[in-house]
Amino acid sequence: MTISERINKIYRLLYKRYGPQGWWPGDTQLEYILGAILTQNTSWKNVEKAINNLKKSNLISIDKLKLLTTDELAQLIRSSGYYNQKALKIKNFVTFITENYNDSLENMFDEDIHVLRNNLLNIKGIGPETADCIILYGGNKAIFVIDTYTYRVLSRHGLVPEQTSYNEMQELFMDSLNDDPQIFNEYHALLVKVGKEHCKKRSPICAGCPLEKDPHTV
DNA sequence: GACCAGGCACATC
DNA sequence: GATGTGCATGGT
Repeated sequence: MTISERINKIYRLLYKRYGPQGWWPGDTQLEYILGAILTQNTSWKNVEKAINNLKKSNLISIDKLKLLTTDELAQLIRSSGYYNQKALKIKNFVTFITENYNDSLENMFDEDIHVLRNNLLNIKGIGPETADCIILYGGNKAIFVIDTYTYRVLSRHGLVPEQTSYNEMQELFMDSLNDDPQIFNEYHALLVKVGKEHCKKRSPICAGCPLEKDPHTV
């Protein structure tokens, strides 16, 4: 079986086992984007509280976020951890969209996907995973998101060497799968799901993992 | 109390 | 280019 066939087979196994994951949680494009920043190295539970705080005060809008000071924003998102840094990151994003896209998410997502990705990566605080989450979940455009679970699950099952780079990993998925944002969305979510259940940091043993049996044939 | 969570920037070698 | 560190709350 080729590596691409294995990538496709793993998707089918995970989908069969876990079903649709309903990602990305949220109601609006801007909410997805804020979630993408807030969830950096942070559990979604802690992010939800921060987003709910913003929602309660009706602040999920570019205009409202512009009016907040960084310190005010930081206090509202406290529960998500790294709150001073994340407040700056959100402010940086708001400045970015004001200066480049006239405050319009629609304008931003009309941009060529590769140009947009590069532009996002130039914002201080937006790295490859966050940029790709913004494009995939916020813009519903076909780019594959790699995260810590993707590395762990694939390397532990012997599909890639541990030192594989983000871009290499992303190419592997994108070369193997149909160019479909819905599949990319679901696959990323499924990898997080199986990672949380069976591929934790401290437990190299994959008991009960749907990919457990004969890892070299999955 | 230690460890971990849907990363990233920056310093140093 | 690899490796180490700060950022920080909340759950197990």
